[in-house]
Amino acid sequence: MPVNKPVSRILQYRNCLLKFRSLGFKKVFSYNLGEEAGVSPEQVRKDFSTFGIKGRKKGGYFINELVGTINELFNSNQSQQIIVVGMGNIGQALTQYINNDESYVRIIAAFDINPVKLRMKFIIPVYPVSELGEFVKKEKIKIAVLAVPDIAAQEMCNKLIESGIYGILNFTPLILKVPDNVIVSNVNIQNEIEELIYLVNFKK
Amino acid sequence: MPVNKPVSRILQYRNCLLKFRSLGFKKVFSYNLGEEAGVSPEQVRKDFSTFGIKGRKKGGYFINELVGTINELFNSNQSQQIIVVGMGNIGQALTQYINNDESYVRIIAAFDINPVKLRMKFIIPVYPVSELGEFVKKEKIKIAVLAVPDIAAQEMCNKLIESGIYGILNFTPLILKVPDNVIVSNVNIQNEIEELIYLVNFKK
DNA sequence: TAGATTGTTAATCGATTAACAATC
DNA sequence: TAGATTGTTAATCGATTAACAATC
Repeated sequence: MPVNKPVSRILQYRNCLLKFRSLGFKKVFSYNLGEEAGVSPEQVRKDFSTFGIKGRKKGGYFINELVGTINELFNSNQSQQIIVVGMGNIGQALTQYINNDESYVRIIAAFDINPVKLRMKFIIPVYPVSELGEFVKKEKIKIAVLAVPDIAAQEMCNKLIESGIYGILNFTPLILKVPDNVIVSNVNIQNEIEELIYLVNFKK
Repeated sequence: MPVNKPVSRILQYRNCLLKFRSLGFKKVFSYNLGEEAGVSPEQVRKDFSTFGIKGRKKGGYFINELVGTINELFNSNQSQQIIVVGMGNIGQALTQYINNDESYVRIIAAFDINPVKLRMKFIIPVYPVSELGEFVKKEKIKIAVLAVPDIAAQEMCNKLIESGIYGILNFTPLILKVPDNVIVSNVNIQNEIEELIYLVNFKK
């Protein structure tokens, strides 16, 4: 559920550019990127225009240059540190998943209310929720992954915001109530599957 | 990335209704649902209208009735069987996650090209990809979760479609090329996080 | 130069919101 | 009845697409 379409498409373009580069290409045209990203060439150019990205008339875009520009735009050169709250099934899986690949994003700590989790061994340290505020302030964390049980979602969300978090990747099925300056991105896999089932069975 | 907004909102409304019901409520008004789902009351009524769902003027909607209607609409009373392709980190995690809760959806089998995976013990049987077509036909599977390495994504996607799959929940970062009658829903957690980081750091 | 591609403005399309009649 | 809420039609808004001048 992309919060901002041009932003999410720019990230998609970067994925495509990396793929093109790995295939040995040096430059691309808007229709190459459009094809690969599943959008029209006009959309690609429009998005670039939105972000002030320039190509060369007739010459397309140099892949290296373009990737660099996007990385600068997203500050992707310096690694980004985030945390996860809730070390159940999803919390654990996401931590592995995100910290496993060669991305700029790192989950550097987890928080849980369950004392059992604190004693367990994970690939990142797990702290009690009571230490959340202090940690977020000290490490200047801005983004958190929320993977707690439904019943605790809104309460933990409030605690995150109190602690200084401004962006939440919400894996609970609830729509969180947050102030305007906080951004929430919802990932609801259950609903995605049910939607697919519906569309496949009942629509064209 | 919801493929169809009214559909995904209807599913969100159902989540909200279940929450209301668990709190002891018997009926709701469009503004209750809107508040809980994070949309306007007009949006709620419009969506209901799209799906032919009727309330009672001045009387709102009975929760039990409404949940029943939505379940019928989505065929959610009979359990839905799907498969997962790729039993790496995400594949395993998703399988646990989806099969763990009290949902209507079940992942009934996994497929992998890695012979090591075939010998491992999971909560569902794991078969070689060579048996995909036969299995899909025999069990009349329509939906698959794609969780293979990037490099294998498009190829495995093609194989799924050949085998008779019409809906794909795509966890790879690639945009898959599929015919018009196949529906793909993309879940790109990496991009979601980067988008959050961008929006938090650079926008309002 | 001719042809191809960019970047941007204008037109179109679709989705959301506002308005309001129906009615309980 | 008066007030509140639904259901739908019309108006608005925003996003996508089309068109095209600039230019390499």
